[in-house]
Amino acid sequence: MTPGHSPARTTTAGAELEELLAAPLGLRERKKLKTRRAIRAAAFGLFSEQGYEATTVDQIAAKAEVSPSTFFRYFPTKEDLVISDDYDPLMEVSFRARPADEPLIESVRRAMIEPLRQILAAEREEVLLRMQLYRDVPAIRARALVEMQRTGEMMCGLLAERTGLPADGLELRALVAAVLAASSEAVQFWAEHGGEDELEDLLNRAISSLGTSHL
Amino acid sequence: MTPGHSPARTTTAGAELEELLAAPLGLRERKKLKTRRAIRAAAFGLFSEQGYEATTVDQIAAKAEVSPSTFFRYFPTKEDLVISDDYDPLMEVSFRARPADEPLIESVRRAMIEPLRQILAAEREEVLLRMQLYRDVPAIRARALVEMQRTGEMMCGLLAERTGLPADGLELRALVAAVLAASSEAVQFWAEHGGEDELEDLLNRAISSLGTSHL
Amino acid sequence: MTPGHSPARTTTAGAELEELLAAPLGLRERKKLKTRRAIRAAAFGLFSEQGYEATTVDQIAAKAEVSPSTFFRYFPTKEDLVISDDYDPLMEVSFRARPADEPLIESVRRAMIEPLRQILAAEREEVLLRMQLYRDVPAIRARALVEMQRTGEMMCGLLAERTGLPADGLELRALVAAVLAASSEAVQFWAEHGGEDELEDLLNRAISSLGTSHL
Amino acid sequence: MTPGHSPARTTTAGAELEELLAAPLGLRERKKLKTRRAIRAAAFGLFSEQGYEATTVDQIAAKAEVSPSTFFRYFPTKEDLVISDDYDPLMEVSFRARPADEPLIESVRRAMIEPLRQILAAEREEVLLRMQLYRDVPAIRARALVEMQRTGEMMCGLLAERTGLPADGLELRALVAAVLAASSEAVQFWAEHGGEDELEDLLNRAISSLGTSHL
DNA sequence: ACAGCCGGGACGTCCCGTTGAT
DNA sequence: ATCAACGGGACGTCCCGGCTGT
Repeated sequence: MTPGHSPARTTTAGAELEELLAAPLGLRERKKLKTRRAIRAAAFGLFSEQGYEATTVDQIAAKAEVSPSTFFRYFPTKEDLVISDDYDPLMEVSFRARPADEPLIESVRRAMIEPLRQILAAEREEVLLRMQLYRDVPAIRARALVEMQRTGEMMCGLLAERTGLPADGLELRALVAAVLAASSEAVQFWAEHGGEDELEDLLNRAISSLGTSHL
Repeated sequence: MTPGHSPARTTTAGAELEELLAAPLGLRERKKLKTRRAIRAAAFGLFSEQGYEATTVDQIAAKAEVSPSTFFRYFPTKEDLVISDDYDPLMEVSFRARPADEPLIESVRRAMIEPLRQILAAEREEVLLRMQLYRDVPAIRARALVEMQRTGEMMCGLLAERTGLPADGLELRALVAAVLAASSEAVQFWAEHGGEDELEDLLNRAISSLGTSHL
Repeated sequence: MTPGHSPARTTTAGAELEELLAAPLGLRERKKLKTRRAIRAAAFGLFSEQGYEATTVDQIAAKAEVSPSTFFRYFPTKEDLVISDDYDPLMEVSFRARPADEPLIESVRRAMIEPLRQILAAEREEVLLRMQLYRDVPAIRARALVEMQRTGEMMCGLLAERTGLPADGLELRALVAAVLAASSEAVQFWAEHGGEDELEDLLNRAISSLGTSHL
Repeated sequence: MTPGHSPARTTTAGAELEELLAAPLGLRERKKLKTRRAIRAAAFGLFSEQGYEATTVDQIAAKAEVSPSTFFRYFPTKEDLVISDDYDPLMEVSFRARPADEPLIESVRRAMIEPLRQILAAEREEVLLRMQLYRDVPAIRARALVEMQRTGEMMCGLLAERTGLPADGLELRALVAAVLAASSEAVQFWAEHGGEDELEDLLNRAISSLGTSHL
C-alpha cells in the first residue's frame, strides 16, 4: 500500500521476499542479492543527488561497479528500481491470518500494518528515501500509483472472498480504493515529517477519518 | 478527479477552457484550437490501435498532418497529450458556488458532478476513450494519477477554507484522497461498462460506500 | 585584430560603421539601429547569465521584444551576434594614412591602435563583455579567431602593397599572423585584468616581445 | 602544432597516441582503433566532397558502416572528428628532451618539428586533407584554432619552467602565440602547395621571419 | 555468468527558412 | 516591416536488447 508495493514477479524479487521471510539462502543467491542491493543503493544515491531523470543507467552501473548489461539483468527497466518490492504477498498472508469474524475494516487495517512493521524494521532509512523520491519525481510517483492499483485489485479479491460481494462491484472497489488512498496519505505524511510520528497511529487516524465523511 | 484533470497552465489550454465556458475566440485562436484537437484525435486513434508506447510522435504528427516540430509546439511531451485538461478550475468554480452551510461531502459531490456533466455533454466519446487508455496504458494511468494528486491538493485548499482545518493536516488529506479515489473508481466503472449507467448515480454510490467502512 | 573584427558585409552592419564614422542617419535607419542594438544587448545579457549555448534565439528575441523572425533579419546566425563588427575597414583606412617611410611594424602598430581607441571610447563595457565571452564560450572564440584570419589576409594585402613582397608569400603571412596573435593576447590580457592597464602599453609590450625571440 | 593539436583526453585517444609511440595493443583495442579510423576516413571523404556542414553524422556513419549511435560513442560531437589528435603530449615530451642551455626559440622549433615528422611519416595524406578542411570549412578552422590556443597554454607552462618567467605574463603569452601563429602559417602554406616543399624548411623560414619585425 | 561493444530507434531541442496575415 | 505559425532537418542523449569473448 505504500507506493510501489507490487507482487513479486521475478525470481530475484522472490528471493528478496524469501529473505524477508527468513529462509537462509544458498551462497549463490546471497551474492546475487548483494549485487541487487548494491545497484539499488547506487541508484538511490544518484537519484537524490541529481534527480531521477538526470541519472542515467550507465551512471548507476558505474557507481555500483557493474556493467550496464548486468544492470538490466537485475532490473528490466530503470523504473523498476523504484517500484519493485514485495509488499503485496506479505499483506495477503497477513490478511488471511485474521479471524473471519473480525470487522472488515479492522482486518484490513491490521493486514496493512503488520508487513509495514517488518519492512520498516529492516530498512527504515531506505523506505524514507523512497518516499521522498515518490514525492519529488513524477515518473516514480506515477509508477508507484500504478502499483497501488494492483494492490487494490488484490484486496478486492480478498474482501470479496470474505464478504461474498462481487470483487468487481463498484462498492468494493470504491471502498478499497478509498482505504488505500487514505493509507497512502498517512505513509506520505509520515515520511514528510521525517518518520517521527508513529506510523501506526497515523494509519489509524487516516482510516478513521473516512468515517467523518458525514461532515 | 477523473484522471488527468489538471489546472490550465498554458494559454492554449486556457483557451480551451474558455471555449468550454463559451467565450467565442478570435479567428487565429480557433485555428490553433482545431490543430490541437486534430493532434489529440490522431493520437488517441493510434493509441487505441497500437497502444501508447508503440505509437511514436512522428506517427501522430503524420496522421494529424502536422510536422513533428509542430507537435512539440502544442504538447511539450508525448504524455502531455493525455493528461492536459481543464477540469480543475471548473471544479473550483463549482465548489465555491455551493452554499457554505451545505454538508461538506455534499458540496464536494456536487462540485465534482457539475463540470463532469458539461464535459460529457461536449465530448462524451473522447472521455470514454480516454478512460480506456487510462486503464490499459500504464504510462498514461501513471501520469493521470499524478494529476489526480494535484487535484487533491487543490481540494484540500478549498476544504480548508471552508472548515478551518489545516490544508495539510492528515485528516483532510486522507478524506480528500479517499473521496477522489472512490470517485475515480466510479468513473472508471462507468467507462468499463460503456457508459450505459448514469455516471451521477455511480458517483453517488461510490461516495456513499465510504460510509460503509464500518462493515 | 581583436577577435571578431570583420569587414562589414551587410548593409546594416555598414550602417553601424557609418554611424561610428559620424554620418547622421535617416530616421528609418536610426530605428533599425536601435533594434539591432536592443537585440544584441538582450543577447549579451542572457549569454552572461546562462552561457552561450544555453541561450536560445527565442529567448533573445523575447527579451528584446522582437519576434524570432525579426531576429534573423538582423543577424543571419546566432553566432553573428558576437562576431560582426567593423574593425577591419577602420584599420585599413588607418593604415593607409601612415607615411610610407615609417618603419613597417610601427605603421601596423599605429594602424591597429587608432581604431581601437575609437571603439573603446564608444563602447568600452561591451568590448569587455565580448572579450569575456570570447574567453569562455568555445563557439564564440572559434568564430572570432576565424575573423582574425580574415583580418590577417587583409593586412597581408596592405603590407604587400607597401613592401613589394608577395601577399601570399610565407614571410609576410607568418609575420602578420604573429603580430596579430601577439596583439590578440594583449587585448585578451587587458580584458582579463578588467581593463585597468592601458591597452596601448600592453600592445606595445606584446609586439616588442616578438623581438625577444632570440632568447 | 598543426591546428587542432589537443592533449589526449579519452582513453581511446590515448591509445592512438601509444600506438604512435609503438606499443602494440591488445586485440580488442586494435579493433576499436580501426573503427575510429574508419569513421574518420569516411567523414573526411564526405567533407571534401560535400563540405562539412552539408555532411550529416548519419551519412558518415553509413559510409563507415557503423550505426549513428556508434559514431557518437567514438566522437561525442561532429566537430571532434576534426580536432581530436595527440600532438600536444608528443610535443611536450619532445621539448623536455631538449638541453636546458639551448636557445629557447631553438628548443621550441625542434620540439615542434620532431613530432610533426613522425605524424607526417605515418599519415601524410590525412594531414594534407585535414589542412584543406581547416582552410575551407569555417566551423573546423574555428575548432582547430581553439585547440591551438590550448597548445599555447601548454607551451607557456613549459617555457615558464625553463625561463622562470610567469606563465601567464604578457610577454610569454605573446611570444608563444606569435610562434604558434607563424608555424601554423607554415604548415598551412605547405598544405596549400601540396606538400612539395620541405615542411622543416618552411617552419624555419616562418619562425625566423619573426625576427624581421624590425622591417 | 559477467563484461564490453554495437544497433536501432525514440525523444526532445534547436536552428533557420518560408508563408500568409496585419 | 513585422509578426505568428509552421516545416524540415540535424544533433545529441538515452534506453534497452543482442552478440561476442572470457
